Amino acid sequence: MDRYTPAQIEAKWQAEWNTADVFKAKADTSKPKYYVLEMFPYPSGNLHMGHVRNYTMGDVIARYKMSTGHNVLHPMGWDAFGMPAENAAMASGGHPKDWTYANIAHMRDQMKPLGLSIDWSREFATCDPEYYGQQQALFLDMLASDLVYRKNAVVNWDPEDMTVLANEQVIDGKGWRSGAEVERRELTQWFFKISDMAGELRGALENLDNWPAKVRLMQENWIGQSRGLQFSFSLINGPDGRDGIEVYTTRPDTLLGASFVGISPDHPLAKQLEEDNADLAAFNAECRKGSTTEEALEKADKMGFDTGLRVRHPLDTSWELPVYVANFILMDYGTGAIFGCPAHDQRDFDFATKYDLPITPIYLPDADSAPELTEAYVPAKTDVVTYVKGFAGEAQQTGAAAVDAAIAFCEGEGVGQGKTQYRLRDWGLSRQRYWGCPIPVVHCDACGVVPERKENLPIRLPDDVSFDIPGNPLDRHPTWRDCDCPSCGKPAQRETDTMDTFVDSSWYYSRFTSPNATTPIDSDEAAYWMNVDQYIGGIEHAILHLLYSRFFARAMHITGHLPASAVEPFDALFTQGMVTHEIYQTRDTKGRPVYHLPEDVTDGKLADGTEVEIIPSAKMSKSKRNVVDPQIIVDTYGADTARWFVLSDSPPERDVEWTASGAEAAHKFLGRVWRLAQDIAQSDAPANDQDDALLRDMHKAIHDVTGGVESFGFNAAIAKIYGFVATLSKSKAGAAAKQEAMRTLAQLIAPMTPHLAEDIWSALGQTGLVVTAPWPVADEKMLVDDTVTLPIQINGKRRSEIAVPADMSKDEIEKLVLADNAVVKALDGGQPKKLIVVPGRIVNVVI
RNA sequence: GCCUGCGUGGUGGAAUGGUAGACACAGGGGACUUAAAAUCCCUAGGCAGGAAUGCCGUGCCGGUUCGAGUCCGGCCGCAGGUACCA
Repeated sequence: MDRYTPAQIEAKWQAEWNTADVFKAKADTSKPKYYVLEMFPYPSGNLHMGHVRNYTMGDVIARYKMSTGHNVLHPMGWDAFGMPAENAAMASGGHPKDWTYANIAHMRDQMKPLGLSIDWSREFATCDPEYYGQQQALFLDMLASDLVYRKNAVVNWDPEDMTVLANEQVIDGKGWRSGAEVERRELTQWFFKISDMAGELRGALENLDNWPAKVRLMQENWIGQSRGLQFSFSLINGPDGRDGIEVYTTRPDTLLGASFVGISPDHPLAKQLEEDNADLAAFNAECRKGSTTEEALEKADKMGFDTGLRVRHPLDTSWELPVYVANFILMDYGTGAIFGCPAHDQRDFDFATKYDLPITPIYLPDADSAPELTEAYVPAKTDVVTYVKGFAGEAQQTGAAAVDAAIAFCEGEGVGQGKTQYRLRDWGLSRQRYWGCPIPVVHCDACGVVPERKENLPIRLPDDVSFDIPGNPLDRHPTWRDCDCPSCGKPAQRETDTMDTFVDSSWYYSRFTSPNATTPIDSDEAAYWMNVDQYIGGIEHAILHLLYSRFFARAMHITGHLPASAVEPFDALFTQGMVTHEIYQTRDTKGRPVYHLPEDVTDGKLADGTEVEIIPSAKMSKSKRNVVDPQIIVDTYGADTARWFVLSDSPPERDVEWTASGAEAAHKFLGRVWRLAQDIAQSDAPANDQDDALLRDMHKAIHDVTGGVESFGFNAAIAKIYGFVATLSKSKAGAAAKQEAMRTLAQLIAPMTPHLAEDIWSALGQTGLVVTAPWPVADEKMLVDDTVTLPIQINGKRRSEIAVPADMSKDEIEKLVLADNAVVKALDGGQPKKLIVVPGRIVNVVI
């Protein structure tokens, strides 16, 4: 008999799809549109299994929607700017542009054999001048609409290489190349005003019904709304020009428990004081060591410096408090100054203990309990506590009620005012790097910061650059930087910072609707195709990329590029898991780990017989060598096997473990289906009494697989297909029924294994392509069973079961249950305490 | 540190609060074959038992419920994010 030969089948059907141009998307108002998008890849050089899984999931949705009468847009592009290209240039010469475009070419070649339903005519890379030129136009429009501004912000500074480092380039507080201790240094940088939209971005999460709840929650917490009091402590002995310190607190109810005021080392007052206080200058310098990450700041030892300044308590002006500079207070949040209440905040408690400051309890669990001062008492804000030093509201109230009362009281006394504050900070977009979108502004001695003229866009990156010394080559380029001021025409300098690559990925989804437009977006195309109906990508993008995209869509609406209906660009979101693999490890003579590629390991041994240590399920990474090259899998088993495997076994939102035996099994199964189709195509068995049972199973399969695909239960859909194939291959039904079942099966597997499906479809004599055939519809009448089996529990444990007609009444079921042998025996002549009958589900007899 | 998830057989996993372990892998047994490969069939959570069956069992501790893998509280472990990796 013939064999299943994916290499031939897949090439053949891909050619057919190309000829018919079935994946080309064109606006067509006669059909409902459906826009499927997977997060576009970074062109690292090689496609990996995570990509295969991500794009296969999107492909299943795209193909399914095509078959249900939708006009589908399913594009692909490249998130092509970023650090790795510069690192490659530094490591091995060459140019980031050449490295990037070569990687794109290679990855496109790896992707095409997968048979994805992508409209390749819309492909672009974010490093194409046609793309980033439009991004520069967007930037200028945002600048004109007051959505962009400049301010100082801290970066990781490597004092030896004299360059700015990314957070991942700081290892244990030291520069990755120089090993020098990193410092936080301030630079003037460009910012998007995302924090102005914090309330809007937070509130609108509520309507994103088709987003995972966890992603919405993560964004909600990230934006972080709080209600508090902003007020001022008056300075008793402040330096010239300073008579108070503005603080923000979310716990004004603890104001009478204040024991110190703390300011950030970057607070203007701290900077002013350090000018003539060498000890404070040294302290601040110590605080500025290390990286800028929140994690590093939070985990750093808590340090304070007594400035000697004193402030008056606003509710009791005879009460004085000391002012400390403390490294755990961030200048970016609130006012950069706080008051400490040690009794009810563990960090303040530790600080007060260390510097011997008073600890005054404000509230207690109940009136009688003596305060224990071994740690801060921090109940939930919703718990009722007893205030012993409150000043507003009831003696017994929740923290939340006391905060509201305290704000009202203080406002009445003229002490500060209530304020809603967000954790979200403005989005710093300046990067001191070459391989990114140039920020289209010019610095002129006479005119200041001047936007480029739109007719001069794109401001292209120069090609003649080198990466032999650290730093941004644009900064030291002999001519690129020099230009004429767009305003006055005198000699001026270009901005040499480029944009954060998150900018590139914050609007690409809308550019796909009109990838060749000479404006950022063609409004007719955007009006037709937006929003993305289904967005698919990794959970690692839950906050930054998705939040920035939501901001950008709003900014693009404000600047007239997107309709109001597109401010939430992603109607539905799905976050998929990673592809993992075992790690094979041996040790060298010094005991250091040595990693081995999966293809070099057989039965836990290397070719020379050395046993390897197996470390289970880790994310595939080059350094651990636990990678499986999709190309090898496609060459060995075919694309359909790779697609089938990454969809089976694990639920899509969870990680999937790649195993060689699993891939082998997927391939065997597809071969079995192919052979079964050949058999059935040639069968001429007459119709018989088995036909009805087979067709009932077929309709159940249609129902279950459809439900699985629609709910992203691809693994569940595949389990049903396994079951249906087993039924079909054992069935004694006639040829006509079997052929109908097989035809339906071809349609059900078409989204997952499209080449195999086409081959079976044509083997069964169908004309046309399965990819354009309408999705089968289950006949409801064929889904209903006449009898159901009810398990009988006795005291919650399964002890027996009965088969009853599906429509039997509760009363009749109860009678049958009480007559059941196991129940009679357990009752031993007595009466049940309770009898619970859940129709169609279960019976529980409580004795 | 903080935010968000996840934790079920030897393995990947299934299970609208309702029969825990579907489906698959690896394993064991068998058929076909001179033999092997390929293919097909059977078996399979643990413990006890010849079997029927019984007991235990979804990271750990406790709670709600007629009934908890699922809901609630506390802990442990792992993963993602933590604003310049993408």
